[in-house]
Amino acid sequence: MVSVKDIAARCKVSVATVSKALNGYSDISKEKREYINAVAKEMGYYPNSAAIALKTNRTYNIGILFLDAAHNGLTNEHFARVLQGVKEEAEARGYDITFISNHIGGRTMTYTEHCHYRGVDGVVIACIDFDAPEVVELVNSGIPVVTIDHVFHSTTSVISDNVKGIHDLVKYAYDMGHRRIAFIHGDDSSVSRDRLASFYRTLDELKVDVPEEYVLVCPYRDTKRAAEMTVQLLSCKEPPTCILYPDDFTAIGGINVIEQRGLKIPADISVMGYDGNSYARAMEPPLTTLEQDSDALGRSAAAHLIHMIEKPKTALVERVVVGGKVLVGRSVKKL
Amino acid sequence: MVSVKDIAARCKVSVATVSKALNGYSDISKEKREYINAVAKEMGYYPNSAAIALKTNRTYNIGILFLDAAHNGLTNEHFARVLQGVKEEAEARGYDITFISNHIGGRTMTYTEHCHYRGVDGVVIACIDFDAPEVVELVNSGIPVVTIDHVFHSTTSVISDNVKGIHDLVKYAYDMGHRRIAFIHGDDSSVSRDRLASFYRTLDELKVDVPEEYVLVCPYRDTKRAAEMTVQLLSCKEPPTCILYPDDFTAIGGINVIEQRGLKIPADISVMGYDGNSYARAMEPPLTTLEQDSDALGRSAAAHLIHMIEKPKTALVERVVVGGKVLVGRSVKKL
DNA sequence: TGGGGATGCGAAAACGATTTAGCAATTTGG
DNA sequence: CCAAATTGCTAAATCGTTTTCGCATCCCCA
Repeated sequence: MVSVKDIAARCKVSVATVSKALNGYSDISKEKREYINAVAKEMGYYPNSAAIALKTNRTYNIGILFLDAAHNGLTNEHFARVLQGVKEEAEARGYDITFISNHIGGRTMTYTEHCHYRGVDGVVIACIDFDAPEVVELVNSGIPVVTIDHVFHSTTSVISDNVKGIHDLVKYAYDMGHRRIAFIHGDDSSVSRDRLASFYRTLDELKVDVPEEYVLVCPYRDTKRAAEMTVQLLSCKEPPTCILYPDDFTAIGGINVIEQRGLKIPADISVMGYDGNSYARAMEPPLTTLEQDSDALGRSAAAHLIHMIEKPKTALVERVVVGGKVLVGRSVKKL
Repeated sequence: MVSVKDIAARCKVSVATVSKALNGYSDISKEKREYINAVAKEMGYYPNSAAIALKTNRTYNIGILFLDAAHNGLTNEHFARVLQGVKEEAEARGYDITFISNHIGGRTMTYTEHCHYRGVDGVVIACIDFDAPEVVELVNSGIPVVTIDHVFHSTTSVISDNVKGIHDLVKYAYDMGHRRIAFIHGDDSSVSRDRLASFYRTLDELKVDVPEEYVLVCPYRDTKRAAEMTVQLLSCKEPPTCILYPDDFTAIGGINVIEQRGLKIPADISVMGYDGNSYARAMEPPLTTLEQDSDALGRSAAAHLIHMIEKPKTALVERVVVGGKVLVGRSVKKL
């Protein structure tokens, strides 16, 4: 590998001069600067990131904290897109990304320790148990952090507009004539809480009554439980005309059991999902769902994080809200 | 951050001694070694990876080269699982992973340059155009490389057993009584070629004739094209009784158009997918498909790469084949 | 002509670790 | 009991950069 020393020798100047020329300092004459840069290019010079990191304490590397193995965050399309967004934005701004875990080799280390060890300039946290003490420790560690879909009071967060999302979805069903709308919501998290509250509030504003039996809970992506909940809804004295699922995937579970009972979607009952996954578009009938702008979520998180890193003085703690939109399929019937 | 220097000061020994104690060298007395390690732990010492990398030329970081943005490799469930496998195995062995791209910040750099810049110890290449000159350059760069699902003669590769996969799937259909089996295969790649050859060979062995019109091509994950191809198959003079799709996702496109025509799956026609994605299990009827052991693919790639890194002398160029298995759904009828 | 700014460049320290070579003290062996 | 071998430790160089400070040189103007 060619180093500044090699360039210095070839150009017959000092390494200091080379370094300054390469970094565009002003106390090097224009000619020398251009000459050195040309030679560097010709010699195929690339800086050694470890040396730079050691000297400057900046790695141009940002950590990404995603849910681990068992709960396979990566295979969830929404989060995969979020990650993709983070990656693209980071790369566009000159940063690489590295996964942060809580074990490396034999030893376990906390997320914070891992971040210090790798010297990441900042971390994006998503798709994880935000209440875990290790996560809290990281958030309070002084390392720049941006959280996705969870709000800590001390750090910038980028959140999908769950309130508006559910509102729009419910409003859509309402506008299609539905009054008996059920909501199977996801398990406990701030996202779920927002969605649930928005569900109640929207229907309240619309002066629509919500029987208690219309609101059920089901873990995300659990088609089996979703099927059970659907059965429960279908056997209500007054079954809903429209069911809203926690995500597109659970909707499949519901749809299956509905069709199994000889009911047609949307003729006999309407369903809606959440996320806007690719199979929601591909299935028949296409699922009406809320398309989250997952990519924007990731991009925005990366952009804000990098801003915090590069201009800490001007960075405020922000709540960035990213909107989604109703993706109209054919799973909701006009009443 | 606490450094070896701090520990040395506290223990009243030299930094060399601390370093050796920490790394378990034998020329430090047992007592001193233990004492130093205890102090290090108490002081919350973690090594500075940049310093180590600079000095030793080892980063304990492996690069991962995945398809870029537009073709969103990450949102493909199979590849997401592969990535997850790489990540887990790497972390278990003490390595972090970093994405490699061909642009960082404003400047573009080749994959090889990016790898040198970050100093990764090795690279896993997957889900990419293996014929691109930049990829070839990387493979020949001297950096340890393992490819997934593509064979270069000079490097170790881990491949999913596409030959056996298609064989098993076709054999399954055959055993279910099917003789008119169509195959819509993916677009050009070594994976597609293997699968196609295996399709022909298997039916040849089974003494089943394959009309030319039964073999069509469709890009992976393109439901629209899959639907068109399906229509084409249905309008054959002697339509197939079973259609094998390039992947689970395209199968959805086919299934839709089949049902749209009033045909029932599997009563009127049977279909099979490939991959074993989560929605293949969730849909109704569950799709019969070949479940690739995507996780094992990733783990194995990481394991072999790390072996090459740590014991280059003993590492041979290998072809590692990872098997899959037929995931029996209810989309194939017994004839 | 000479003092005071610019301007352009280089010497050297520093970042945090590893590693080589060597020195003292201790043990061993003849 | 002395030379040789072993043991336990340290000084110092080194990896590839950045950055501070100082030193010339040159220009300008009085």
